[in-house]
Amino acid sequence: MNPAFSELSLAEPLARAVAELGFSSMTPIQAQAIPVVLQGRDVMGAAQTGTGKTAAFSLPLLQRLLKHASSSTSPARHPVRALVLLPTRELAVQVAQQIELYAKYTELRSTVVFGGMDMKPQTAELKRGVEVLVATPGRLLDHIEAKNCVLNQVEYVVLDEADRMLDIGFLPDLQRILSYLPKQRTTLLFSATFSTEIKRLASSYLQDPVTIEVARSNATAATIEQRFYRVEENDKIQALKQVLRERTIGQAFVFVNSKLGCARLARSLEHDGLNSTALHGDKSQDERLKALDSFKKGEVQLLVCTDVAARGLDIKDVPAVFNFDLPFNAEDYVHRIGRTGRAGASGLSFSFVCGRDTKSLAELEKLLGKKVEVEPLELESDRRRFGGDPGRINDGQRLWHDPRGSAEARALRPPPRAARPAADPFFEQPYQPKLAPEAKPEWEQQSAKAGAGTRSVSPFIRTKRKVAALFKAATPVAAGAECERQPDPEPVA
DNA sequence: AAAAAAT
Repeated sequence: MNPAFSELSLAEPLARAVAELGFSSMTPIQAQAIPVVLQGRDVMGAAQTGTGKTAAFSLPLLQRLLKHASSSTSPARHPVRALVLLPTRELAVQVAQQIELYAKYTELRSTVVFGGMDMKPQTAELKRGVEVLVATPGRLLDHIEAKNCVLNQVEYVVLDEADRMLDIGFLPDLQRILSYLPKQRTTLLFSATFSTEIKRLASSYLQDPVTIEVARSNATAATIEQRFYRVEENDKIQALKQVLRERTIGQAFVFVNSKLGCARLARSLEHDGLNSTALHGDKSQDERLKALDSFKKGEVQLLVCTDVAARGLDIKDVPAVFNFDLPFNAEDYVHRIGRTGRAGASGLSFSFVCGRDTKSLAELEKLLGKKVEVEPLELESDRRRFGGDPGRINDGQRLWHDPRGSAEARALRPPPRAARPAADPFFEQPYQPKLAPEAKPEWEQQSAKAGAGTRSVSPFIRTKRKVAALFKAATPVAAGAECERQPDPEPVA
């Protein structure tokens, strides 16, 4: 049994908040990290998903801010003393909310800044003065450069999801932010996954760090049952619906690798009457927050999402995670399935493996350090075709449906393309064969010789286009004016 | 083969 929070001799306002939140005994990462952070040491902390890393750094951090008065000589009453950086906006919101709860009975102020929202309210909060600032990198840089906040008094920096913060996409922004901070400070890095390369890189940002590793890093929570199904790319939607029905899954995250795929899947599921919503980076921030909120409240059953939701999001009692696509990075798999099985609860994960996932699967096996058993998944439509029992009823729902749809639906469907009249005669024109290579005009052969990236367009057409562009910019086209159709550009070789 | 983070 781990020690209780009450043994920590936290300052009264913190202890009160902790008691009110019903925290009793610490998790392993909390038991190990909190005393070390209380000593003011740099920390690299690794622990499985859903084991309370946020509290593991927030509580001792707040305790230290309370115990050690600001060394500030600045006239500002509330200089930023602690900075917490996160890789997604939703995660920034979540961590800020948690910190606010812990700091509820203290005088310490905190706020969160992130992109996609109006700068003004954030600026007002910053100007009011905060000791703890939670942020995503891009927007924080905006605020720094607009002089909305001054970070030269920062005593503590936390990189949550540290391996992501240190990866190539974030590193330039991160380095710029760190360049605004005092060299003399405490740095805390936390994540469920640390590759050996990232560990090495990370240690260059730490001074005499204490490494805390609860279980092996990259380990998945033992309470999550992981299944892998061999599914054809085109059968994935059907497979998803089938598993949802057969296992009577309640809420679930459904991870898709691309934003477009995510939007499409969500639309398809909604069309089929499944209660789902999409969360990805092409949505407005309002929509993103709304989608997450409705999932949190349980109004939505399926959160169809990209890796924007892979890390850190703490939503209680989500029973299952689907990897509709197997992630490219094995680390992301660990984070994705970590959305379930949180705080010791049990969880289920289903991953669809198709032909092109061989490489991702091998990466995953390497990271998990074990062979992954991929089971075949018998689809109901096949069962029916091969003489199964198509008439079974489950919760009033048929277990299979005719892939061609109902008779009514078929009648409504447009006839095949060939039977339709041409929508636009232009597209029905006979195919024009391209010039044989030896017949190519001299200019084209030259531009091909000139090297890759040169578009095969004659100098004549190029000039003509420039003039046309200038002309278009200068003269509005009169209504009904006749325009000569410009030839299409040659396809790039 | 992607996503995320600034507009």
